[in-house]
Amino acid sequence: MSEQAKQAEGKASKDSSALMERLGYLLGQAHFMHRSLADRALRPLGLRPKEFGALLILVKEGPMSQRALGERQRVDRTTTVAVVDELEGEDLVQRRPSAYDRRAHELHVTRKGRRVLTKALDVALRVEEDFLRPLSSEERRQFRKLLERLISS
Amino acid sequence: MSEQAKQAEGKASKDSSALMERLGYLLGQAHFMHRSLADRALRPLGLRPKEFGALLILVKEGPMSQRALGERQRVDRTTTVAVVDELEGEDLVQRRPSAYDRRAHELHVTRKGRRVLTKALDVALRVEEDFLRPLSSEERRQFRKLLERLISS
DNA sequence: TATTGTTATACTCTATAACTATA
DNA sequence: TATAGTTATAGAGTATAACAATA
Repeated sequence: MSEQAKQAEGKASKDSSALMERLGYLLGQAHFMHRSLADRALRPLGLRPKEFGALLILVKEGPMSQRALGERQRVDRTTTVAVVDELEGEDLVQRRPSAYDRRAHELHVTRKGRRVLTKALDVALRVEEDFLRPLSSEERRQFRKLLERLISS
Repeated sequence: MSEQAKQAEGKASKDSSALMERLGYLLGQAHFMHRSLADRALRPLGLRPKEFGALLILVKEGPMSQRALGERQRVDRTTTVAVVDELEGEDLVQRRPSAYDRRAHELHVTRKGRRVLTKALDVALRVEEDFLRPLSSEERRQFRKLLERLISS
């Protein structure tokens, strides 16, 4: 078992104060902890985080090309191929020929895809709540707002 | 160039609101952005983030075994071997036989290591400031405090 | 010429397994 | 038996390069 996995289960020793003062460490640990929870919670649904994100974007924003999806997720187009392969393999998404550009595929979420996303979204929201538990409601809102501003600027 | 690298340079399209509401995405992007800045800033000093962290811990907390260092950093002992190999190869850290346990090494930071750390710490602080620029001083303190509570609990 | 999607390949990071030498 | 460190190896994740079809 990895050291980080141990810590995610609360078996870790106390944090080093030297590192606790470094923003990179704080961000890295927070990201790792949340992703560990999310990975475990989404696995029963057969979704990895990137696949969950892709499904979410396609449902919320409608059909789009792989290129467009990749831009939304900020991943390379070769990564998008793998993500879409997975989703199509589980019949959550279909590649359809684009009417406007015969090079491109239009990605459509299947009915099964929508059902799975509904469950996954539910799971994801519980994970977020779980992760944010140490904070009050007001602090949670604040934390999200600060994060959004940091990554939007 | 990767999509995330583009966005780190401000060339990205607007964020997807569907993802901006997901905590995992916010944490992942924040972590990635900060690490990109830190990687680039520390590279001229020949340090990767993990090596910087190791040096920092050893200087602030004194000599310790590789096992102890690994626990502090929350990485596997095989990862620690690689980190220490790097640091020793650049003469920033020395492995010395432990007086108490002949299996173990005691890790000592060299004079050069201290000099490099001083510079690296300076660089790291500037990166943090740069990353946190969108927030006011009070908000920066708040953000750190919230992060610390999230990962300490 | 440039772009969409694809494949093959490579790179980074980190872990697991097996080992040596101690404890 | 268990632990510190090491090596060899493997896996996840994601990128680069080269290519076919199309713009």
